[in-house]
Amino acid sequence: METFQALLAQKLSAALTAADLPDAGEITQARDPRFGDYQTSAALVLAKQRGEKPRTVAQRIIEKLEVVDVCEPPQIAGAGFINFTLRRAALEQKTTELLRDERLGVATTDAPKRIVIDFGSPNVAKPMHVGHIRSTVLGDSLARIAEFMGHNVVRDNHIGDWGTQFGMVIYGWKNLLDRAALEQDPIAELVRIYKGANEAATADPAVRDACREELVKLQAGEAENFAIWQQCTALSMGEFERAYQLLDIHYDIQRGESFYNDRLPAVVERLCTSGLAEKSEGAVCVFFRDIPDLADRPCIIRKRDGGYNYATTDVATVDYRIGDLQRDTIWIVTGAPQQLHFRQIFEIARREGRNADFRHITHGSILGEDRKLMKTRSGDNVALKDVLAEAIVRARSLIDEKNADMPEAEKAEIARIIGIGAVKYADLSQYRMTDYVFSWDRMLSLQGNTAPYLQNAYVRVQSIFRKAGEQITVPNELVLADPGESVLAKCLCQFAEVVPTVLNGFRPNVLAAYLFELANGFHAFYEACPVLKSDEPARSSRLALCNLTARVLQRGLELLGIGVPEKM
RNA sequence: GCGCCCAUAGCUCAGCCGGAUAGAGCAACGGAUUUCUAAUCCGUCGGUCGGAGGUUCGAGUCCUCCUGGGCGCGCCA
Repeated sequence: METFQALLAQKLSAALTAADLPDAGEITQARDPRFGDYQTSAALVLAKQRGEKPRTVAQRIIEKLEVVDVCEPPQIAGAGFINFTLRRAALEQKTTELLRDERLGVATTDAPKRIVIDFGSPNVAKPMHVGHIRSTVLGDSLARIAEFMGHNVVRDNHIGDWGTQFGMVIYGWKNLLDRAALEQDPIAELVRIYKGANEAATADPAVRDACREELVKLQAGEAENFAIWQQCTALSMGEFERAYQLLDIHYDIQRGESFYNDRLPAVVERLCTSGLAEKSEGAVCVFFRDIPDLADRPCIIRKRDGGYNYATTDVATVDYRIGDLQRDTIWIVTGAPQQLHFRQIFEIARREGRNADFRHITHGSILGEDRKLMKTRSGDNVALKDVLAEAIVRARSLIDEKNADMPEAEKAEIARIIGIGAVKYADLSQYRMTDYVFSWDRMLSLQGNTAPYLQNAYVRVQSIFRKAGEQITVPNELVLADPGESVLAKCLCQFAEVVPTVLNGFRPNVLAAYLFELANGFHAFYEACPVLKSDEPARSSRLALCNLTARVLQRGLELLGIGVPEKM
């Protein structure tokens, strides 16, 4: 099935050829109803290229446009725009097709990629905090969308399970550990001993040396320290898993940093042999002297003390993803501060002749009401599990307020769907680079661009179907007589145009904005067009529109990783 | 010092390749409801798009400079 946009683009292209003009311009959705449904500025572009008058060029194009089966005669407007207004019959037909299409009109890509998406990446022995929401939720959504588009996707959790912090953790484990506390809340106890060791090391050089010694032993594979490390990792993974379950996040593989340990020496050796890396001040570095703004920013791949760092690991990770996983596309979803690092890593890969498509997908931060990085009053990171728990509690109290007689188990499940959905949507509905202010009241509001608002639109549809009973038949053809119907139908047809564009700039917020608009359109339709009380053929058509609306909302929210309740 | 990101309505934010008179939501104000769940809808008010130049038919969008914020820059990740 083709979208109107694609259809008109083909027809425009054909018209340009027929008019002996080069292919130019695109079809876009009209941004204002006065300009019809679709528009193109092709004539403006061509007029500029050829030094002709835009409206004259537009006239030449229009004469060759064969769109009578899709839209009303195209209009020239403004400086030389060509506007298209869909014919009702075409809209009715397309909407009917949509009704029978599992994919709601969304085409699969004709250039499937083998993608690995690296997102989330929590650290062992540290609690997950609000800061992990962005990468986790964004990466998950991009994975869902890429998969839906027909790409082959591997979701990889690049866990921070190796590094210098383990010197302190192990020192703390041996000297400060409270077993009872560890049983009670493992991560809290790990954090406590880490902090304790850190403070001690800062105050006492002997402790600092001891921590370093523990690290060296761990890295050398010494049995006791290795066992401690394994326990820490296992405890942390348990905690991560609980969060992922709540969030409905799934990984295909979880290759932590430690996975790459035994590959690191070979990486350095290879880079030295090929001449890409060289010794400098005792360390082994890769220089980028031919790139002006990287000229004085070498990438260290082996420290002076012979140890490896995260740059080494990341080079090995690229090797693994391209070599072992056979990926041609690598998406890394992390915060913006790591841009320089990944630029260097990708540049090294290019210099080694790797021709995968590397993307560092960055994002901004979550801020508190004070517009600074979100922290607790004591200045600590806000624990993710606390945020999720509070989201559910707050959603629950809304349900209690609005729907008190609902059974207990149902309330609990709906509270989870709404609470978690609200947190995710607050994140995804914003452009990923924007730092946004975390606000419970705003994200759980039933008004405005929020998950509950969208979920509520879905619930209203379901309510109609429950009331209607089971005698619902899918009509063979729709009748869209009321403006409320056609506006909604047009919006439904645009789902297939919007979804593919999300991956352009990795912007789930574009999908969120679309779903909001759809919910708006539905609510307007709902007000203006009675469904069950209307006569045929309107009744069937309206039921069909309701069905499509629910399916698009459900699918769209699912692509954002958000669920829908049947009641709320 | 160098580099990256950000600055749009009172508040929170959209605005992908430059396209028509810059859009939402919240807040404020005014309407609609004995409902297919008003957890909603309709309307009004509100902007020198941080500043100054430039590129062109056209700039919130691209270029240069400036201001103000965030972040990063050799042995943490």
